[in-house]
Amino acid sequence: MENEPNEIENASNYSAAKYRTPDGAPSDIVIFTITTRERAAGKKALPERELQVLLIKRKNWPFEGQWALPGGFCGEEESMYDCARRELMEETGVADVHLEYFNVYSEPGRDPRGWIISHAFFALVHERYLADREARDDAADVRLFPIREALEQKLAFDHSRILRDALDKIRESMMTTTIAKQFLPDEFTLGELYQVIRTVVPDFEEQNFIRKITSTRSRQGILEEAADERGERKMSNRYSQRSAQLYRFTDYVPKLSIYG
Amino acid sequence: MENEPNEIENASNYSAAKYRTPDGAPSDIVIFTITTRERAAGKKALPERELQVLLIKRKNWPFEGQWALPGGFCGEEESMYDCARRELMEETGVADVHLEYFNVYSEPGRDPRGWIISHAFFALVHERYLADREARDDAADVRLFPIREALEQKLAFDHSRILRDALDKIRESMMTTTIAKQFLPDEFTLGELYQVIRTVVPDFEEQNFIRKITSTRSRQGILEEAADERGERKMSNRYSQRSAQLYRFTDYVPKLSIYG
DNA sequence: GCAATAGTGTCTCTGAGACACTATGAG
DNA sequence: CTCATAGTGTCTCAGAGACACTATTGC
Repeated sequence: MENEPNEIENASNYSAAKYRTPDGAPSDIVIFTITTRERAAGKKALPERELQVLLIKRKNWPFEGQWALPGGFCGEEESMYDCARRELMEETGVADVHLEYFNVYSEPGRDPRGWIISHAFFALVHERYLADREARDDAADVRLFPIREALEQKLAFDHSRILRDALDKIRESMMTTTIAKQFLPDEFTLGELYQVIRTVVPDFEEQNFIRKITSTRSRQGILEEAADERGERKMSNRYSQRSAQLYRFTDYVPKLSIYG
Repeated sequence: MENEPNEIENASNYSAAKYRTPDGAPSDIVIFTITTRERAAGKKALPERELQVLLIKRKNWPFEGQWALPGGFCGEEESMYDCARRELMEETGVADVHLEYFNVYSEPGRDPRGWIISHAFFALVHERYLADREARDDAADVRLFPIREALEQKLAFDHSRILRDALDKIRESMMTTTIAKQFLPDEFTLGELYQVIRTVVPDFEEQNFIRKITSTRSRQGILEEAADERGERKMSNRYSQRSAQLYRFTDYVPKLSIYG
């Protein structure tokens, strides 16, 4: 119950303007992608992967010239999620990617322009969607930064804090949900999956990764072997001489518990 | 980067008032508690527990007379979290309880008073903190509802949706974090813990709960046996003739993973 | 004895964890 | 032959899952 306007009794005499109201409610979006780079032309080896984040160089006051997260003000006719999706479309030209709200930033003084409450989302975008953009745009104003570089910079507003929080969040999600699929083709080898997980969560080390993922009944549910129309198991030798089983994610959502 | 005010170049000519701005940014709080009721005076048995949520009957337009979540408008000089904490204090008189932000609600038209973006928190409050209040207040205006009853009602605004989301969220948190401790004394028996979990997540059934919690090395870390100054293990026979080992939560935060 | 909670005994089967070993096939 | 990836063999130990059984003690 919003209870400050206590004296108000009906619509006719209600006016929100009696109170100080926010000067804006933007959304800011931490756009993550994983870039891949072949290690040698024609060589069969897994590519090098790197987690990157998209930043924009500000043109205007405040923080003019500094790098910032993409975002923009929400309009009255849209929800915050719609706003984020619109901004994402404007910045990257992509729709239908994983876009998730994770926190609100409202510390007094966080924005010199006034009382501005920012709603932070993260987006997980496959690099194929960003390839066009890179060529199209002036690389001086919009570009991908390796996550380490982005963290070391002083970003505009409280965006360094937001980026840090977003990173913590996707690391947790990478281990507890199937968001890895956002960075993979529909069908992939277990080597690729392991590499994607490690790109986001470097601490994750599992010597017996293949053994566990293929043998554990409880974990098995999230993956299934890819097969062609005749039921033959599909293999790939793109990254190795010995061909590897291809897998795909199922729709199964595992339920985790600390109590067994 | 908030990029709509493109023409603006510095502080002196900047004015957020050029744009339509929100009419308010409140926080709404879903206050959960678990009530306990002894089954018979003097009888040694676990109490009956029930998950409850605190609602407030609205006095003013809009939704006058309907039940709603407690909450209130955020001021310019406070963060959204500060606002929620303040409102919680005003409604329940308690500080230092678990208070967690979980989502923003911004669908156009969600509030007849205008463009109002609500920030939803949930609070987990031990019933001992609410005991005074129940006696003090006019029970007609503020009261606890069993969760089932609250869900069946049509609440003000989109509060039914918010409540539903909050419930999903604490069910997930109950299984994946140690929030159960918010509803328990510092030292408790495993029977009590099991009962609290089941009160929030009725689907949780674990015949061998004690066996698993005491034997699994990986789960063991979250609990430790209570002991007195001399190192003797502390027991309780409050709920049974045979006395039971008391446990407490440790500070250990388990890391969950779907990949092993 | 009964009631209500708090455990333990005993079984089988599966998985975790370690680490060396084999498999593939182009260059 | 090598290299890089993709597995398998084999071992031990721990835990899961089931369910009957014992333990405690006021009434």
